[in-house]
Amino acid sequence: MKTSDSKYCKCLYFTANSLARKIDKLAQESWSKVGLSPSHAYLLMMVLEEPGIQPGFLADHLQLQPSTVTRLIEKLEEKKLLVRTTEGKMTNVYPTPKGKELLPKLKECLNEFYTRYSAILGKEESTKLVQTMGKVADKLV
Amino acid sequence: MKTSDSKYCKCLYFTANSLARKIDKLAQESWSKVGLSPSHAYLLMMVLEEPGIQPGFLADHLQLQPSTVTRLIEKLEEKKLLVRTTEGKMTNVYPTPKGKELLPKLKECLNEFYTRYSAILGKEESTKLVQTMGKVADKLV
DNA sequence: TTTTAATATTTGTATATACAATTAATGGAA
DNA sequence: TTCCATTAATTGTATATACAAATATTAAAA
Repeated sequence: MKTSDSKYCKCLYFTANSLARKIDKLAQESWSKVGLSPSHAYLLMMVLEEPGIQPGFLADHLQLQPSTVTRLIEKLEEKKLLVRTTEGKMTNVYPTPKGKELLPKLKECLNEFYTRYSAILGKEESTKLVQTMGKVADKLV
Repeated sequence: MKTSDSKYCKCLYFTANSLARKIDKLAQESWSKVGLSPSHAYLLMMVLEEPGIQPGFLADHLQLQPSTVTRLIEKLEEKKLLVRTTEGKMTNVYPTPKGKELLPKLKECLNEFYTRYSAILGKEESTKLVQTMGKVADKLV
């Protein structure tokens, strides 16, 4: 059934969640090649871009709770894709060699994801949508 | 941090999820009075509107997996807000008296939610947003 | 009529996420 | 210098959600 045929198609809660789940599914498919969920993949990409980055910074930029970030890191550590070092109250997160090797594939996934959704939605349309949603999210802090 | 200040503010996955989580939070607050999560509340409202409704229908309209709907119903059954009767392979879901009593409060919550988000986003703006997101979700089936 | 395919729902299991409490460390005030 | 408040991160626990498999029933085909 289409989202707009639902009883609750006019409700913001409903529509936003429905959309997010569909996008999530598309993203999951795009990143399945590297065996990571989109969130794990984005976190790993941030660490690859800024080795030594701190969990709090990751939480800010991924807009996730610190505890969630800890859990994501744990999993990526289990997979030997990154490591944590703790000095004082600070923690630094670094990619492992195995994690670094993954970078090209991660970029491919990101590209595929972008290609897929812009093929469906149109490039301009999707850029616009992202902007709109971003603005709205900002207001809702 | 604002969503649009994030490293990933231009990514559809990121923005859609960030937005959905913020809306979800607002919705949770709005429905906390009745002690239900938004999903549970919407399901209950559908049952109140169409007593005897079937899980498959609920899944379609809430755009959730059948298994998820089963779990939501289970919880509402525990809370004595609705009951299931099974005939053959079909299941019918009915509100209990306690569930029916809740209707006015549920409507209040829905109203509060609407009032709150349209106060922040503007009535027209939010209506437009819902439409846009609905259309996009339709394309992403 | 018997067998097979399709359908509706539920279970088992896994996951991402959050909140609240906890731990540990730092920096400022007494 | 010692104590307290703030900060960074983690842990315990709970939740909504999904997927895949199982169950049970109905409809269709042989």
